[in-house]
Amino acid sequence: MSTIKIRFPDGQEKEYPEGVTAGEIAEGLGAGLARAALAALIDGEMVDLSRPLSQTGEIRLLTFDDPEGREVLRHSTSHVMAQAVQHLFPGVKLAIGPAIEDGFYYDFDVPQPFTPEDLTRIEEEMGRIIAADYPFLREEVSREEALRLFAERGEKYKVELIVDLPAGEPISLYRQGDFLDLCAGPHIPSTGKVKHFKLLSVAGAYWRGDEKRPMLQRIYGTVFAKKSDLEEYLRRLEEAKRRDHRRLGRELDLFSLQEEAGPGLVFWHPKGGLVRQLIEDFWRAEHRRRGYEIVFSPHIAKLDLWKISGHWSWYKENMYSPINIDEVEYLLKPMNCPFHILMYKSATRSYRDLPLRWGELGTVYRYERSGVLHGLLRVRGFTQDDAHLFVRPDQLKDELVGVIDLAQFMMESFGYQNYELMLSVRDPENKTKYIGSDEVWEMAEKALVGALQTKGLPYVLGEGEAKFYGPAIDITLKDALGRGWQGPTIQVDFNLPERFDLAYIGEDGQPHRPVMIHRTVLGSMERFMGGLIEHYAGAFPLWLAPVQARLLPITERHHEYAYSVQKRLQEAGLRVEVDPRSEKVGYKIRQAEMEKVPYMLVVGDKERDLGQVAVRQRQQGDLGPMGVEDFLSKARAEIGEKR
RNA sequence: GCCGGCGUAGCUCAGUGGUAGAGCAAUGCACUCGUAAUGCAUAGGUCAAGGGUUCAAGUCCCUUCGCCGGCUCCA
Repeated sequence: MSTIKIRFPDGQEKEYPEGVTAGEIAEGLGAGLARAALAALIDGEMVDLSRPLSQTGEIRLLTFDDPEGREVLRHSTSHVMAQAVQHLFPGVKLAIGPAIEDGFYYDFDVPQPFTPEDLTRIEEEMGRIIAADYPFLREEVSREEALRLFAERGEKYKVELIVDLPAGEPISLYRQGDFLDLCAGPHIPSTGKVKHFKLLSVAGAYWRGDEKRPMLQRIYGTVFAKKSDLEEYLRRLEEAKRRDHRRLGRELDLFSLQEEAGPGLVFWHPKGGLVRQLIEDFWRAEHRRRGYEIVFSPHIAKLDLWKISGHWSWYKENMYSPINIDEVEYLLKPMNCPFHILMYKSATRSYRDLPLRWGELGTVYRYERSGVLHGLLRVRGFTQDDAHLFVRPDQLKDELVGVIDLAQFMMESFGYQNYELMLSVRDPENKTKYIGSDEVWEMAEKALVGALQTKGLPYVLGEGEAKFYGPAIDITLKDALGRGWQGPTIQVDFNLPERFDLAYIGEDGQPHRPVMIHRTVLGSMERFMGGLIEHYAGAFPLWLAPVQARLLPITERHHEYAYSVQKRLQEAGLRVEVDPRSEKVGYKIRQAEMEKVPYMLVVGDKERDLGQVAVRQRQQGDLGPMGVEDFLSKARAEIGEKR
């Protein structure tokens, strides 16, 4: 029998008889690894551990610690779930069951939707399947064979999937026990490898995400290699629930949505309004510092304007019905760009005038389907921190660098240290669905790439992610729990300058077409605040806290002193309250802690006599007594650093 | 919009066809208190809205509205 050489990630090479499986190799390396191994990467291809190796190559054994290994376990668990569902609901039709971030799902066509009690039963049945430790068996079949197998089982979704598989693609099936599924694999060796799983929720989902097709029942679940990891994950879900901005918004009295007014319309209460103002003030100051000019534009405009801009044809389903004013139809604005363009056109622009950077906190209204509304994150009226830059082609790259720099500065000011960038470009397969010549797209993409390189920022390429009018950079923020939030977006636009026939007079005395950059760094005040509330769990840093300090007099005889300290701190610019109620200090502290007031200043006889305050920091506890002026400098330093 | 769940006091929630409840919050009174809840009392409800079944509906049925979890889309 001939031998083959297998190289390991550490560079070591070992000889094995031809036909050895990845699983056998793992066993040879140690029982621990053999137990942890879920699949293998052979020369970059993911395969089952049972796959025999026929030639020399490179191997990497995948465990739950590898992203690929996690994917395999999640995917296999979805098969186990599907098997359980098949046992409990005979006649169920299978759709698809992929691994997703943090878990997996499987879509089923069942006459009756699943109930939460069903999930428990399914989990129990999964437990039996796992205990039976069925091996996952792979087989490859012809297209005809696959079609026959699934057609006779009535699996119409699988049949549709097989029909759509590209010709020449091998068709593989996986079996475990009495369960058979169409699947590319790979899978874990046997169902017994599924250890710590939980089914989380059930929801409707359209077959292939298409609302014209049947509504299926989707069950979401998650699985981990270690019990502690599953528990940690479930804890994180609880923590996310605790931080939910809708809950904190009510508890901290920041904002509300009112049924009487209509869904998706936000009411900013005084405290939330204050935080928003602080953010906006900071935003305006920073923009002015960077050469932006702040503008204002109306909320409605003639329908004709939206026809010229193209919104009436390609954005109509998100716009509200026209309002008739003196026999002329007007539309509520869903975007600010046409207005800034009209302002641009109000004068002849010289190449010397460019770049123009016009920013606006512009409130727009968009129709969103009722089922998608969500707290502050998805609403029908919102204020974008919008800006449009009108630039010469030769200025494009530098301006993009400037925008990225501003975006970075703003994100970091709000405590977002981690973010991911995506360069959204055309779909190379289908260039016809985009406006503008190849030349101009290439110029814009080059400018975007150049800007990213100048900033030294890593990014992923999103092919086909561009809007039809130009490429873009989209930034995803990572919050304190590691969750992603839509952050700044920077779009290059060739379309609108064209449609509105924008021009500037060049050095040559001839008109030239400017390029537009649309950009937002916060997104919208609503969505940004929603994210920020969750990021900080409602405990805003001192510079953003609606109430920065609360004075807690111990008895009525300390009220006079408390008010005098309040006056001093207010004069210094701090937002300070006094809690004069005849309650015990413990009660007042509890209340201030729950309201997430950053500093509690306890004042009694000692403090009054020494001109001090006893400082308690939110979530930290008692910091001891301090002179009033000392506290003030401490607070000022903290505000200055935005921490 | 679609599928499913939910809607009882400001909030969190009990209430299994027979007189609408609790805790917290609010208000009043007493207490004058030293780092996460002082005690007592009072008030607070067209049980989301509308219709139906029934001797009787918070409870069963229908419709509408809203919210929640998803699908799709996006700031």
